[in-house]
Parts: sequence; C-alpha cells; structure tokens
Amino acid sequence: MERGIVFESLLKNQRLGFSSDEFDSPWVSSSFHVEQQTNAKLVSGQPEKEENSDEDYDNCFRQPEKKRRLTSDQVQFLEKCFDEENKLEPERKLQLAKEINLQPRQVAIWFQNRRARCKTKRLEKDYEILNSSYENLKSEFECLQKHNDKLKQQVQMLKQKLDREIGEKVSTPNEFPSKEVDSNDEEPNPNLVSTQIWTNEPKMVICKQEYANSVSAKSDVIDSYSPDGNHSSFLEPCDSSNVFENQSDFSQDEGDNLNILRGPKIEYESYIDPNEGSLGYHIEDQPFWLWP
DNA sequence: AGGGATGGTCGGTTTACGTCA
DNA sequence: TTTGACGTAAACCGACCATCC
Repeated sequence: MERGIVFESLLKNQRLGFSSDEFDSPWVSSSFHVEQQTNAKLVSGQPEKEENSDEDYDNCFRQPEKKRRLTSDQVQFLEKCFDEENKLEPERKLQLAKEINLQPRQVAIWFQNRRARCKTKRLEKDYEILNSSYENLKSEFECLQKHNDKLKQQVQMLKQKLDREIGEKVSTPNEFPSKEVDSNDEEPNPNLVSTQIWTNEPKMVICKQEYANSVSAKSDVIDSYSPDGNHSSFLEPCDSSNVFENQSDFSQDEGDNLNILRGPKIEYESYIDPNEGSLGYHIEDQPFWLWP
C-alpha cells in the first residue's frame, strides 16, 4: 500500500512540478498518518488489510490514496502558527511540515485554505455590519417620511385656516388690524420671507420672519426646498458623530470602510403629534416655510 | 531588455469525509 | 442498519505576479 501511495503522490507531484524537498513522503512511517488511518478505519468499519509488498505494487495502479483529515493535534499546531503569521516562508513551511509529519505541500495548502476561510468569515462579518447599517438607515428614513407627511398635513391645515380667516376678515373689514405687523415704513427686504398667521384670536398675530438664505441652513425642518429650487435633502452633511454610537463593536478597519454609511443624526424631540388638540408645533422656534 | 524557470498567492472548483435525519 | 443530503476540509486548477538567472 505504501508504494501505491508513493506512486500516486509522485504522479501528482510531477504534474504539479513540486520541488524535491516537498516530496518527502510523510505517508511512510508517519505516526500522525498512522493515527489518521486508524481513525478512518474505525469510522468506516473496514477491516485492516494484511500488508503485502506484491499487493502493494499491484495497488500502485488501483485507486488513488484517499483524503485524510488532519488530526486535531496537527490542526491545533497549524492554527497556532497561523495566528502568529498567516503567510508561510519556505523555510518555515519545511520546518512545520517536519514537526507535524506532513508534506510541505500539505502545509502550504492548509495555510492557503485557512486564509480563504478567514477571508470568508471576514466578509460575512462585514456583510452583517453593512446590513444592520442599512436597516438602521431604512427605519430612520421611514420615520422621517412619516414626520414629513405629518408636517405637510399641518401645512395644509394652516393654509386652510388662513384662507378661512382671511375670508372672514374681508367680510368684516373694520376688524382687520391695520399695520400691526410692521409699523415701520422701510423698504421691504427681498431676503426676508414674511409669513403672517391669523389665529382665532382676532387681535393676535403670529409673525415669523427669517432670512430666506438661512432657512435651509439652520432650519430644523429637515426636508425643505431652498430658494434656488434645489431640493435640500435631510441627508446633507451635518454632525453625524452619534448616529451609530450604540454600535460600539465597529473596529477601526471596518469603520474605515463604513464611514460613508454613517448618516446624519436626526432627532425628533421637538415634534409633537398635531392631533393632540393644539398645533403642538413649536412654531416660534421654527422658521416657517411653505411647501410649493 | 527579454524570456524561461520557479515558486508564491488567490479565486474558484472538485473530491472525500463526517454527521445527521 | 442503511442511505441520501449536506456542510466542510483537503486538494486541485488556472491565472497572475515576483524574483532569479
């Protein structure tokens, strides 16, 4: 049998162009390999065949050598070496092969496969991180969409209210407060956006003025339209340092690749459900901007 | 400078083993 | 007990690259 194994290995090694140092058959008188063979026989339940040189010679042309898993000792040893250095210098390969009675070629292949497994695991981990980032962004986006819808509803309500009250004031012009909003006779500043909201209180006026060019920059109303007609997204750059602050397991390396996915931090603290009776909207803190 | 030999890595694939329903 | 499906480790293959002579 040994000659059969040697023959098979020789064929393979010649085909692969192995150097002579790699072809130092560990299959002969290898304690590790004997253990492997014994284990395999125990598992498969096949009786051990009587060793015979003539039979072995005949076996040279029969079935090739079966694959054997490395023993746990061998794997442990290789794992330890892999932890130290995941690449193999030629001398180190020979040394390791000698120490655990394997062919240098086997050691090389083990390291090769181990690197591949390592990479696969790393990719899986990266995928999980990316996926959870995606889920976070998705749920944030959905929240923002709901928020946006509610804000639009509010605007609609306020518009209707405004129309109604203007109608009332027109029908009773004496009660219409004249010049209460701006008693100065200054020229109107084109950069000012002035919005007047008439409440149910006849004499009360809520007036909100902001510089138009500061609205999009400072507004807490995130989804807005800037005067130049461009839609200013709420995903524009801002302080985003806390977005994934609960994801403390981001390693530095992974973080380098994933920074792009860290969106802006968005808070909803000032948002109160408008269905709760009053407007519930901190209008005095908000620049008032009408959707087109 | 150019080319062949050698040897390494990598991605993908095949093969054989071991486990489990 | 047998068997087939399945996951995984070992081995292979081809392409590519670096180094040496």
